[in-house]
Amino acid sequence: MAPNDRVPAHPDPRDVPLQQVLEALIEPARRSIVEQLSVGPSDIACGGFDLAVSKSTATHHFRVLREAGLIQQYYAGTSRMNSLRREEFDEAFPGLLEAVLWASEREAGLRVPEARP
Amino acid sequence: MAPNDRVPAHPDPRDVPLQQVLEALIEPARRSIVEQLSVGPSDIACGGFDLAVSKSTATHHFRVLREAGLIQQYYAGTSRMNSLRREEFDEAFPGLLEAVLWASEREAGLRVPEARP
DNA sequence: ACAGAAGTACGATCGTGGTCAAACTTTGAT
DNA sequence: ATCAAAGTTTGACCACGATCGTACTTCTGT
Repeated sequence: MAPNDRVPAHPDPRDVPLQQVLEALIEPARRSIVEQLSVGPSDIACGGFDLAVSKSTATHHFRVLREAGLIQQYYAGTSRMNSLRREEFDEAFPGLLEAVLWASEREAGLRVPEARP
Repeated sequence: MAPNDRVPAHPDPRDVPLQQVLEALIEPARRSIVEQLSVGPSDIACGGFDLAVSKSTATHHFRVLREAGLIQQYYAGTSRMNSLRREEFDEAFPGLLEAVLWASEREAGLRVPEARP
């Protein structure tokens, strides 16, 4: 059978403007999604995230992240699975995700995540 | 004589939330200011920037950057000088400015600014 | 075949932020 | 003293994005 075409095409992160990436990362709920993907299991269903928004809003956030080249989505049954496109994104925006995640973790824990020269 | 107190206090970048930093960097005009400061002379008057906005809007942008801990401001006559707080900011948000400036330069020139491992 | 689960699509609302013009302040020069 | 330059402040406007509810679609069990 043909691959499930319910999920639109994923752009190459190299083709995504910096502006769009920042707009994706500036929303706290979306940043939380990226953080959860970076520390938890590599594939998480939309419903498996800890988010304080409605389903329709969550759908919106996942789409913004996908179109920014940050996450990969595919269906498993009725569930839509999400994973971080870490390597591809890092090639297009070196250091950006690491810097954001580091700052985020520092803020969350009120401590320095790990020594940085 | 007492130091010119026309310029409000500058926050320590360590005390600025990541959210506020991203909000400062997401606006293209503000990012342009940071870019111009990162490549040009270290101190530039408000009027010395290449910006396509009115003076009052520019004032707004400079304030947002200052309150995000990104720039330092002081008066020289009627001119308000601006400089990038590179070291202090980098300590608080390691790699963030570099990543943003790198991506910005790559986009502007449609080429890779410099090799990155 | 049907019901429920998991998301999506579509409008509508609402807050926030970028923008400008106008009036004001401070400084330096004439 | 006065004037112009350089910013600031204030108030208003406006566009866009986050949010939600409702209706709809697609898949899995039973």
